Amino acid sequence: MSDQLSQVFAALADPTRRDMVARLAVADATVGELAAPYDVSVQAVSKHLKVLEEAGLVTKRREAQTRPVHLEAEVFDLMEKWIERYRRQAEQRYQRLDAVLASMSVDDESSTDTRHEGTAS
Amino acid sequence: MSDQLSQVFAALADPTRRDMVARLAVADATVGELAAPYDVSVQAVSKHLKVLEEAGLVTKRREAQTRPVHLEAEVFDLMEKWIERYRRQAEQRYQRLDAVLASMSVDDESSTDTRHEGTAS
DNA sequence: GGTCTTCTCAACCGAATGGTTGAACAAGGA
DNA sequence: TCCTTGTTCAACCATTCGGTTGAGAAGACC
Repeated sequence: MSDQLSQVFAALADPTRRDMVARLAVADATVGELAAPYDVSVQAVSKHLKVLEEAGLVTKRREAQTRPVHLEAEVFDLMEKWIERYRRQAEQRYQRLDAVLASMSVDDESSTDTRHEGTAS
Repeated sequence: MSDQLSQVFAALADPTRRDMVARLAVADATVGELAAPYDVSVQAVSKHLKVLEEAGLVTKRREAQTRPVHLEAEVFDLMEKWIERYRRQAEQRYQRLDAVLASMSVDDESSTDTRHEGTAS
């Protein structure tokens, strides 16, 4: 997989990990604190954190025996940029389509070579 | 998994699927057209499309023997809402922290009970 | 030095994922 | 009707994933 965007999306595809991110948005928390609400082992939570960490979504620092986890919100930008780019493209398509429909009575049928936009849902 | 947000994130965690979404943002395309650029079987692409479809990211209509695929960009909102919510929370945390730091000379050390914000990376 | 706490590593397990091939189905063209 | 094209379904395979348990590593506390 390797590329960061894939890792970030994959990391957030798990509800437990999303919940951890949600809680980390409020405040940093240690691995133990993060694990508390879930009824899985601390090791499982540690694995989840590793996934989040490798995706660049969180960092850990060390503080005595504990490892407080910190949310790195900048990574969100990566996703938002990707999403916005294609959302915008899709929206422009609609606007173009609207313009075309407005400027002609729908009667022409094919041979425009761009095809399948005409009946798009 | 079942919840849509998880399905959407999981669907976009795959580079091939993201690429298909990118292409569908430009124009609808049939399964065969979508499969062409990749050196995997058409069946594999069909599976990818099923994942995107179950996540609500695309729909297929039927047109003769072909199944033109259409991007449903509204689903992006779901992700963006989630991302924005927690990004905003995280940002507010920084602002709060900045305010606190501004209003006092950093000398106090603990006992504030909110902990681990002080040394956060 | 022992011991308790916090966390990670390693090995294992079952289920899901991404790929394959082969067969079927559906619709247009000979 | 038969054939070809476009797509999906079914079975299989290797890898990854999310979970487990057990054993260690690293600090604090006695």
